[in-house]
Amino acid sequence: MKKQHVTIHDIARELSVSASTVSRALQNHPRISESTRSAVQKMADRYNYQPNVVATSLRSGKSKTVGVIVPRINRNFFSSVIGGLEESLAASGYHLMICQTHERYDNEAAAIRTLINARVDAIMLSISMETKNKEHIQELMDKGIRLFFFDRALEDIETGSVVVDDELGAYLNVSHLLEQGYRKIVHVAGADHINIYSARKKGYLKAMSDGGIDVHADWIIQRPLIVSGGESAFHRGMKLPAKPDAFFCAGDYAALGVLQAAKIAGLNVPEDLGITGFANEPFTEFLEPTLTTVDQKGEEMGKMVARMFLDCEEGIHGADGCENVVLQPELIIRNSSLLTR
Amino acid sequence: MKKQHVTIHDIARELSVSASTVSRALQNHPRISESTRSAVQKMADRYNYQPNVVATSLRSGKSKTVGVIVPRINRNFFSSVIGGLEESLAASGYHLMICQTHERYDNEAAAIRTLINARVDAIMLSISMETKNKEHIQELMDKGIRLFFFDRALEDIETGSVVVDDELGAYLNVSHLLEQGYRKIVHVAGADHINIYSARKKGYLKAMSDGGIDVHADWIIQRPLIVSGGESAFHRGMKLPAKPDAFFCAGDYAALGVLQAAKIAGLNVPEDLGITGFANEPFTEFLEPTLTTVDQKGEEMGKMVARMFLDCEEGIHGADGCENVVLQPELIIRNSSLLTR
DNA sequence: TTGAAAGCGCTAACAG
DNA sequence: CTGTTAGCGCTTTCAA
Repeated sequence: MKKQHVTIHDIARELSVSASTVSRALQNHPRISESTRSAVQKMADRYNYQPNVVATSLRSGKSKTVGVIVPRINRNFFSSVIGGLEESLAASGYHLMICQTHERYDNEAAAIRTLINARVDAIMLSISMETKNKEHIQELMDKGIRLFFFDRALEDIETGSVVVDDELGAYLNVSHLLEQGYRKIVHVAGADHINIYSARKKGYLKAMSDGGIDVHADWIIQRPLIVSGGESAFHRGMKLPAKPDAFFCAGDYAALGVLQAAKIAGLNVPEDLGITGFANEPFTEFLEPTLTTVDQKGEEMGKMVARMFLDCEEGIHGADGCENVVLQPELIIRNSSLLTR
Repeated sequence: MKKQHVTIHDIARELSVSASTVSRALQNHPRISESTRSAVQKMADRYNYQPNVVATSLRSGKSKTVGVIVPRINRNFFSSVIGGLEESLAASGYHLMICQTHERYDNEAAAIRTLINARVDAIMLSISMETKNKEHIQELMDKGIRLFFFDRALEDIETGSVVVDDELGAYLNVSHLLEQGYRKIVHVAGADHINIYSARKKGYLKAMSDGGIDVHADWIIQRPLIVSGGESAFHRGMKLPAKPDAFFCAGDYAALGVLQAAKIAGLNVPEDLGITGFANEPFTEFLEPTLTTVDQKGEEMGKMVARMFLDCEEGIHGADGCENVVLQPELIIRNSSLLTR
């Protein structure tokens, strides 16, 4: 009972014309008579003809599909980016093929392989924590598949990217703490080889230096940016000779860990201890106190990458797909760092 | 400088054999000599041959791709489901093509169209709020493309589905409130035509009835399940002749709205007012007090749908792709409803 | 303005 | 065991 897919040949046969005529009519080719054009159109509608994009892809070598590789889909920031990407690309008839790396290099390499095989027109990549080299990316370049980085990029690869200015975000964040009167500000840092975390550290150092504060090496505590990492960092920090009066965490979950540990230790936030995070995870606005953090503009980032790709796909002048866009992050000031009201 | 994609013909030419021999060698066809097999394999490795899946799809009529349609990617529950789906399907060599409806029927119909054109092997669908009819689905059935519902399903469509037992979840939730001594429990309900919301209401009614409590019609307050909906429901509820002592909300955001409004009104939660939600959004465990809610097993759901599809794809006995799996939800008891400790 | 034919890369039936 | 051939559905010369 299942009607098979209708092809241009079915329509051609029905109208006693050739398949090429149908093809031309359907794409409004200039050299086709209006009468046949409308006849074909009518028949196509009647049979509810849907072109087989697989065939079109094979013929044209373009799949109208874009591959997206993220550490995890189920992370607010990444799903926001994907949401933005999808919205923009769908409007131009592109599809999304999605892979997760779970922060593993092997998965990332496999995903790239997979997406090459699927003949995607471009790959949007946010590299995994484990990724340190770029061998797996070389092949993309060789095959002429466009690559765009978002959020987490590898250095010295000449390709398009959209990131937020993590250094600025951290700078604004820490400057705000200084403005509030905090002085001994500890930084809970992420892994150094990831560009975003080293940038956040840089922003922290710059703000402190601009504020005339000497940062001891042990004020920077590197931990996994999860709740337990934050807790651990809190306890480590509280053992320092000069007790910190604030924690700037490179991630919101770590900030949450610090907050919880601080409460258990009987400290009042923000009076006894200021705490700020980074990422603007949805939960941060519901904490008590609400958490000061930095918004990374996920959806905007997705839309921007999409735009970049579409621009060079459509041959917009000047678009070579190698721009490096830096979005302005937004400091969201909330109660966890607000002394002066 | 870009190396083109290597095809079996390139390898065939290099080895002076035919393309079909290469094809057979590569898929370990039984009737092929070991010597040519290994020679082909070696050459394929050397050239880093990657089969063109587009060509394979065209030939076989199967794309090894599954379409996923959700209201929004950027919603914790849905991205969890997608995460689970991706993990299971990737392991079997399937890809995911993702569309969002933003809760609009038109977008849903367009997405289905798109995915049919892309010749996906199946579609996993969680219907939009607006969707009330099933015309757009009919075509899928006609074309023999498998359809699976997850979480939000349309009634009387004979196809596979995985949902959580929303009625049970609500029943457990409300029974727990009753056990804690709450009696006048108001239900903040969602739109009635969505199966999950009507099921939650049913569970509420059943629990109340089993608890020997008469539910007044005005104890059920239908609102959009967002923060402002919860606030509005709180104020409405508090104006009832018999003041409620608890709110069971069909969604966590609505519960958050109730919680915030209750705090502003000077009520203590859970002492003066019990509050429970539904969905186990990540923020619920960080609220003060932490929110009692129901976990919907998103990732598990994704894996289950994937399994269902893979089973009938692989022709596992008894798998016809029309099972209706109902997962057990899990009541997460937290402080917003816990009087007896 | 239209048709015939070739080919995108792969596989499978058929024939040696 | 291997080669030849045809065809998946579409587009695009080339020729009429």
